[in-house]
Amino acid sequence: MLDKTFNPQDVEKRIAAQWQASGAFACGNRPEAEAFSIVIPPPNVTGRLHIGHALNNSLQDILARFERMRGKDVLWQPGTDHAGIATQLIVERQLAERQMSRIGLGREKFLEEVWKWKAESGGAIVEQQHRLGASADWSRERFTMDEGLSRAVLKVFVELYKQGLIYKDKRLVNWDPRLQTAVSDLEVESLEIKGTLWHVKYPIEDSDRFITVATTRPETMLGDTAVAVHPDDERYRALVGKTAILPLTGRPIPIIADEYSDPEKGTGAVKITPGHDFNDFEVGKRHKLPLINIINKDGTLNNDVPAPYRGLSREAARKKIVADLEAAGLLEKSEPITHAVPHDEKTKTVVLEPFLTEQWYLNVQPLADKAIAAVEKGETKFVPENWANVYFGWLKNIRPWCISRQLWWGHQIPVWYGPAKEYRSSGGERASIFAEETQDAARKAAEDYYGRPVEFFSDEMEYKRAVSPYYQQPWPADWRIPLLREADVLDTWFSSALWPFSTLGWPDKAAELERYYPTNVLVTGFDIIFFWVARMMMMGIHFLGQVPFKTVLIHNRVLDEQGAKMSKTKGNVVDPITLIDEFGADALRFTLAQAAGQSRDMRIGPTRVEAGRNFATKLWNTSRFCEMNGCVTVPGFEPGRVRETVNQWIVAETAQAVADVTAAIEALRFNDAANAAYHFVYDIFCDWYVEITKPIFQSGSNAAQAETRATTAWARDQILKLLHPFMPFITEELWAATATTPRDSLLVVAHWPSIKAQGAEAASAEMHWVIELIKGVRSVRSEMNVPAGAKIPLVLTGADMIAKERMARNKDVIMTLARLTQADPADSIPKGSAQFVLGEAVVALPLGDVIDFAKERARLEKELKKTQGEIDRFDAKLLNEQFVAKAPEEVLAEQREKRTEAAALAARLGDAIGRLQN
RNA sequence: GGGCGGUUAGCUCAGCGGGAGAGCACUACCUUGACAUGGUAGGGGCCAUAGGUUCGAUCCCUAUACCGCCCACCA
Repeated sequence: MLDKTFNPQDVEKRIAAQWQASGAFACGNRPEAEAFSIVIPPPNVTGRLHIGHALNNSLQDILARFERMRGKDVLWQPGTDHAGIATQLIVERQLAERQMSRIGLGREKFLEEVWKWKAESGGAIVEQQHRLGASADWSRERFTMDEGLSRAVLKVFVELYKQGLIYKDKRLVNWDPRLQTAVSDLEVESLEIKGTLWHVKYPIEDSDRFITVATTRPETMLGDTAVAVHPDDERYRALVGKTAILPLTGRPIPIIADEYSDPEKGTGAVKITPGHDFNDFEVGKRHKLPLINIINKDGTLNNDVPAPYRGLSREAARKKIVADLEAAGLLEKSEPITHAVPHDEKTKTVVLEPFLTEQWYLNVQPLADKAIAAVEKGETKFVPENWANVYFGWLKNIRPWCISRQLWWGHQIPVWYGPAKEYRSSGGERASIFAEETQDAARKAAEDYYGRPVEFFSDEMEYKRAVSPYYQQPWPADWRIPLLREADVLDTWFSSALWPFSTLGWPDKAAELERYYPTNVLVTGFDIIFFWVARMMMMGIHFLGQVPFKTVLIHNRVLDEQGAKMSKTKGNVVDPITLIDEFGADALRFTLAQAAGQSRDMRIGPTRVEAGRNFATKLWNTSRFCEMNGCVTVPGFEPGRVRETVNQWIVAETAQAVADVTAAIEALRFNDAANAAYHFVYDIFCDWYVEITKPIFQSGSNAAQAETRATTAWARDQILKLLHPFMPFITEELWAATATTPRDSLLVVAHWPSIKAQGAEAASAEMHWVIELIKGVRSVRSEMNVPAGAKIPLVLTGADMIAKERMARNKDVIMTLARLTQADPADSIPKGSAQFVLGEAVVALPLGDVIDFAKERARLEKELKKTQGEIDRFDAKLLNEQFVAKAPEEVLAEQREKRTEAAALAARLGDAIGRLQN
């Protein structure tokens, strides 16, 4: 006997263990079946599951379970990402708490610490995915820094390098002065900041005049190498070609004409700081201006600025410079301004600095072209389609991708540097580059190149010591050429971009690659279309010659119940595990699926999940009802052969529900699928079928009871199957608990239903009639304030044979559900009856003294008025010549039919009101 | 500045050319032998505004307003 309520906590763990033990999630055990594959967007290995993950994983799991039940060989590939910056940051913070530092430890020891942290916390998010019920093939779990995946990364890097697509370049990058690493354009977030616009007067050489520039960053003026004005700007025309004296430094800088200068902005004259501004960098290139770098890697001012400012932070320098300018009388004015300032996208606190460094770049242009073409040709489809525009928009304006990071945690770039082969050449100590997948390969390449043995160095200082004595000199005969390993690591997204094939065994010729690539669906959020989706497309096409996935499903973004973006700082993060603890994983999953509509966002919070929990309870209890009435699955039951009308009807309804849910999941419309299942279970099975079968179980014939028991059990089984992708735990539990003999298999590998129901039209019509009758009686009872416990008589008048037969056949049901003392046909309507119209017939409820005539008249008149309004509307249409002439035939016929029905209803209502007066 | 979404019941959202829907909330009644994490019956909407297309517009088009997001933008 089932417990009175479902206790998720007790059940979930046990069921999860059963699934694991059964091996049901493993791919490859259906070699003859069609393959279906999904790769999970790998979460940060040391992170925690948030509600967005829960949605993302739930949708993937629905697909995986659905296709598995449909007999496919499903691979849902799980794994985690090393998340370079985020993880390194956490470990550095932990070290700081122990009064230690990354630099103090050194690279090797520090990485040991990170691996330790990964081991400690790395299981958590996977454990949370298990809590959710994710049916991924956990035996194939991967990590972006696994041996195999790392090999893929190295191979991709080396190939792209040898193809000339990866190169080193010295240009401005977005620099994070706290982490002291470059970040890519995508990792920059512009935030509106209240600042000040200072107008600074630059004296003009050999004159007593000034040119005034406006700036929000006065500290960068120490790196100015020009002042630019627009060539057409009359105000400044005379000054072009003259020289300004940069205040505080006394350095002369030219006044140049460049169209970059916008006469509308600021004063129309703009200071040019090529070393610290992207636009100025371009201006500097055009005018061959010198470039002065004035800051250190940590953001403090360097020794190329006047002594008083050296070592100051950017903020302190700004203050001091403003004060000094003011003291010198060179500050014309200052005004408050709100302007966009680049911040690092992760913490949103650190102001990024355009900074001149040498970095590794990937020229993605040729890859992007192919990625664009693939979507244009439909090889990959976005769902909803409009997200393709976002994808195109970015790829069509793509810029080289800065792939190097000055971090330690990540894939160290497989490049070794050596000294110039011609020692007299002035190439410095890192003149030769060997990009190879392994150190051995690098050794070989270098030894071939130099014709000498080499020696590896990982520390730059040691390397320099080894190499520096031999600049500009012949190398000693026994000298081993020092090779220095590139210290930088790759952007985390570089390895993520390979995920769809690196997890399948590439670069080896793996059978999995053959079978599961391209994957079927990528399920992800729109926030990583650029970061991840586009890059996977590029890498997949480039290295495999095929797109990595056929469909990209972009799902909603999850907001809190107030519609606010969730963030740790706001403290409005909804923890999915808390929701699972409170309401159960099934409740959360079902709620997420129901909310996964076509809009861009969804709002999720406890109240919605509570509704999901209530649905689980309903499912549990209706199963309990089945159990209490001895409804046990009958082997070989044939739904097409049931004889009882109500059973024929529920078979047809079940078939409809199966068709609806199936079509919706296929179309990736999860909300439609969940709602179709919900509607069938709640509004059809529980509300009507179960209620209608109660009288049968009490007083039906043996044959009817037996058939109804079998049909009920069958329908319940179909429900469990239909709901299993959404609510796997409770359905699996019920699947076992409702069986008296062991099931053939776990529900997770049961066959998805496919039902052919034909010839049930008559049964369906009859049941709809019965339901309408019962609803009609209930409605009248309620409006007439008939006590819920009181039983009343019913007579059916004006009914045709069909209606009379319907009532006779379903008398028990009608009397029970409508709480009647009798339900019989009659020739006339008894006095003192409340009435309502049902099809051709009038249903009368002789309430005698109970009836409130005024109330009954009001009720009928309201109904009549409503009907009359409808008739008027139909008439307006049908009398409109244009409508009659132009509307399609079927619409016309439909409107006429509806008008006739309404008129008939009105006539009967009129009669009923007339009789009331007697 | 460029682009993309949204505006439908108190709230959250479906619907997207032929009579306005769901869940939650609300009201009334009901401890009826599956279920109060429940049942029954209800109330509640000029489908943002203004034009247009159409026999017919919540739905298509064009503007407007408001809300939100993305990209570009540090004078």
